[in-house]
Amino acid sequence: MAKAPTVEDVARAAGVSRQTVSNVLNSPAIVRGATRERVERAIAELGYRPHAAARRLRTRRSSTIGVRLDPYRGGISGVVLDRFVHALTERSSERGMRVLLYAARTPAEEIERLSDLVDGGEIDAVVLTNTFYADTRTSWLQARNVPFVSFGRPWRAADDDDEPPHPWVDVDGAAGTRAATKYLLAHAGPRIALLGWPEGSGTGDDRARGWHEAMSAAGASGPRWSTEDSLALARDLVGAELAADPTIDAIVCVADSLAIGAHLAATALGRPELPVVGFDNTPAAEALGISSVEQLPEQVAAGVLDLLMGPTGGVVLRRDPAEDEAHVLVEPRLVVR
Amino acid sequence: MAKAPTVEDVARAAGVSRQTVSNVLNSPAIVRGATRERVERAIAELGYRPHAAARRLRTRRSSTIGVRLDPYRGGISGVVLDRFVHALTERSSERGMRVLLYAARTPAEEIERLSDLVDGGEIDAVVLTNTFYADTRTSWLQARNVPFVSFGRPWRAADDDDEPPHPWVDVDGAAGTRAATKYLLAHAGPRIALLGWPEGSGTGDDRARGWHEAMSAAGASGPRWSTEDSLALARDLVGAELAADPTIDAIVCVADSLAIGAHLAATALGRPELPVVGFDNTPAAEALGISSVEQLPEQVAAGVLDLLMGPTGGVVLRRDPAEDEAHVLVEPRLVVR
DNA sequence: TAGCATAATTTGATCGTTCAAACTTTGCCA
DNA sequence: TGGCAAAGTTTGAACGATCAAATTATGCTA
Repeated sequence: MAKAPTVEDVARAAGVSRQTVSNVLNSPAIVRGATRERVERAIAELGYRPHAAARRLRTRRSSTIGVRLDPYRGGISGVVLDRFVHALTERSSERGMRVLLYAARTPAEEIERLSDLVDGGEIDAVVLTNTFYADTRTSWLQARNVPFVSFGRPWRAADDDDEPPHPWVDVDGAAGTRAATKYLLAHAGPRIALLGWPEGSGTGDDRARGWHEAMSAAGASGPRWSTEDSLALARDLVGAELAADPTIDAIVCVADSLAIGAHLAATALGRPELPVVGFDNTPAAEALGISSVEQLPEQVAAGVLDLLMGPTGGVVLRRDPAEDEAHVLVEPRLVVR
Repeated sequence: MAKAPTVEDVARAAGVSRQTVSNVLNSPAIVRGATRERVERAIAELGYRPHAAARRLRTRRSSTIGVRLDPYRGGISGVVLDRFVHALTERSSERGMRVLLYAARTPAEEIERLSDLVDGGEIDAVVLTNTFYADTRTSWLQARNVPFVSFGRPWRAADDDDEPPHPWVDVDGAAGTRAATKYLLAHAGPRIALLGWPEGSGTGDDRARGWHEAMSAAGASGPRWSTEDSLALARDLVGAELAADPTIDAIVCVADSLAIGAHLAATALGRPELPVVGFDNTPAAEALGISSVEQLPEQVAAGVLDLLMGPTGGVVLRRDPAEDEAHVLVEPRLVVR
């Protein structure tokens, strides 16, 4: 296998200097048309590709985004994150970026990993998933001035000054359940129940709010049930409630796991056609023919890159971290089945 | 933010030369104990971390493994791959390796991506998933002498000389269904059906074989049904077959999607307790309380790294590609619910 | 066509590490 | 204690790209 050609080889072949070859690659606009074509021909003939490590060393940029792969927890909704990572990878490569994975079991271990990756110049930016209240990772990243965006809002009290803001992208959960509720009001009937998680989770409360708003706006009302995120618990709960109150016309759920439980309960009670809407549009819901709110991970990925790199650039931007409340809120889409 | 320290800084602080610092990091055995400790102290005090790009440039190794993220196809079984990628990331970092993702929609596009990554020195090795018959990617990688391992056997005719062998890791599907069948023979009864895919898929036939072997060995018999990989089709098929032949004691399925369909059909016929075993142990099966054969992606990941790097090394090995039939066959585990 | 501003191109230095070879110290034996 | 091999350490060069500054070519105006 012959040695890979370098800029030097291309330059010689095209009768120009190293730097001109570099310019053709990085700022073609400043090279004269005729010269550029000659260089491009030489590049193609030699099959030249820039050596990433050399470029990184000189520019001090790795053009790489670090993403933590969360430990597999089981459960149905992991798919959303996987689709997000996939979309991020695709869109990153369009922008000349790469996605590097890392694994960590605890926040402390994650910070250790990030130290290695950041100090070693392996990544220019980080995408955090599953952020939580008083997250040590966000403050660490801000202190180190590492560009990052989180997938998920910082759910914090309005009067909380301890947690400085940071850029984030999230899906508008309330909009999703609002759309689901409106659809059911129009097609199923006025008695629509909400099946949610116990109050206190930012995401769950947000999704519940969408149902509540849509119901109020329509002058309708329905019960609000809650349970932990478990198909079996949801099945039992909905079974009991439906048996006690057969007037329910439809159920909006804050997660597909709950929706599947609700659907099975309804089926067991002889009402397999009872409309149920879930959240996340997981393969399981799809396979069972249950409607669901789709998170559109592709748009989340696009939003993340916009925040990190601006609407068009190919380089990670370094902004003033102190006052960055930039964010993107993606409108989810109702998938009716 | 102060400039990151370099080997030079560490060397000065410890009163030794650059190279000695480098040796402490890369071959500590050849450095005298006292010197080593002094250098290690300096490293810790300065918080030094080697700059990955400089190292890569000099050593011409990226210590990075490329993994393609397959396009999201929907369907229930994607989880296995995701768990595999996660396990690979964890184990790689234990060996000083990183995992870089790339996306591609077609084999041709994938080869284009790989060209960039390999020629650019971004990856030292590749893990292929979803290999298929006459896969252009494997021959391309072999021609370029790029180390790689596939997750999944090359299912080829025994007399096929066109396809040179390559290292692979796979799960022993037959062993999985064999275990499931034996378990059901012992706990449910002798009439065990197999629900498989149409003949011709390597994976599906392999799994069906396990059932067949276990049944023959026990002198038992049962029908073999096939359908495409669809929950709804499986439900309809099993519903009809069970109604026609109520003597069935249990069903072994080659995928969780089919198992869920079978379970729902049984439930609808008033036999919710009919034992059904799936394959892949997906969250959906878990949530529904369906037994399943677990692929153990962690062991697959370990096998992949062993093949790429040997049982202990920290460097990707470059073997003779012409005669490499090395492989690892992982024994899956039956999860009873 | 001379003069000059601007565009286009080239040259030398540099990023941080490891390799290869030269050099110095250590420890052992006669 | 001198000699010498082995162990330990240092030095100069190189990996392949881009930056910054210097140089040369081009085109326009008077």
